[in-house]
Amino acid sequence: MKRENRIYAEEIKKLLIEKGISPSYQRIRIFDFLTTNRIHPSAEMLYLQLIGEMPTLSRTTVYSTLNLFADKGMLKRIFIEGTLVRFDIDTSDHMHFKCTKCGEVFDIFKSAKKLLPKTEHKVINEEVYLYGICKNCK
Amino acid sequence: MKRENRIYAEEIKKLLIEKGISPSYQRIRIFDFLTTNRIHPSAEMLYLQLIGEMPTLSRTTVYSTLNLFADKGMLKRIFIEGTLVRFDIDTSDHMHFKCTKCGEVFDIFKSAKKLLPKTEHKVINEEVYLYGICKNCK
DNA sequence: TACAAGGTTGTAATTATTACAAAATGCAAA
DNA sequence: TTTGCATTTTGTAATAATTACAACCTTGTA
Ligand SMILES: [Mn+2]
Ligand SMILES: [Mn+2]
Ligand SMILES: [Zn+2]
Ligand SMILES: [Zn+2]
Repeated sequence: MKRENRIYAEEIKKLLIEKGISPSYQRIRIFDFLTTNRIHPSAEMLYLQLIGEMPTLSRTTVYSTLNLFADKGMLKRIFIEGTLVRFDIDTSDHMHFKCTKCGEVFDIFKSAKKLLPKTEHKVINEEVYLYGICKNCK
Repeated sequence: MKRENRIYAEEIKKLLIEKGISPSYQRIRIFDFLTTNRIHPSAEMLYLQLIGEMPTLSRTTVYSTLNLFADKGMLKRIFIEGTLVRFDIDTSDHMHFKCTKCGEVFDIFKSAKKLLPKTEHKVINEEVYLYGICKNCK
């Protein structure tokens, strides 16, 4: 496990460098969390998870790292909560479902692009949010 | 115009009473604005529009009225801005398009319901947001 | 006229996020 | 090695949208 992690960290390091991002410890750990835990976390959720193992981590680092990744196209911002921003490591076209009972966010891997109608406007980006009761809660 | 307005106000009054809402002057004016100007305003946008003609209006009244209307099912909250809440007097199923150039929000009157896929979850509510360049800006 | 219920107002508090400057870190030249 | 510089991290302060709250107004009724 430890060895695996170290190898994995090397891969993340390579990937960050490719994107022109210097691979600091904090950035690697944040990226690692996002790939390992596909929970579409907010900055605060991520901070609370990591602070246990990284006692000096600051919220500012989490926010700035997430924004950096998003601006480099490595993350997607999703707004399924209404106001608060959550982040998705999977930048492919897909929809999201949020259970209003347990709060969990699920991926729905169907491209909305093909389903949605043509309009007189030029559509560049599409976001589809579904709400209801998840398979576990019903 | 003046006479029309007065008649119109009476209709709004009736409608509010039907919904169990006492038809105060502020509530009538806010409802009037929402039906007359279909711009999906935020609380702040609405406040700035009305404060000119209603100098004593407070933001708190705007927020609480919009929330009251929304909770009674007379308005829909829409989150096309990411961070800030906008309100839609049209509670029917339809999608929204936001122009990233001029900022205007357009309705797209196609029911998403029929287009979107079935899932293993029970979907109760659906929101579709499209972003791009509007017909006026391109 | 007096009272009670509900509505409005202004201010303070809260929440999520960004701005900013000081401290820490990493790296490369001397 | 040390020194110096650029970058990153950190903590705190500022901002923006929204909600909480208490005092003040209105309105309808006895
Ligand atoms: Mn996703
Ligand atoms: Mn609409
Ligand atoms: Zn659930
Ligand atoms: Zn436009």
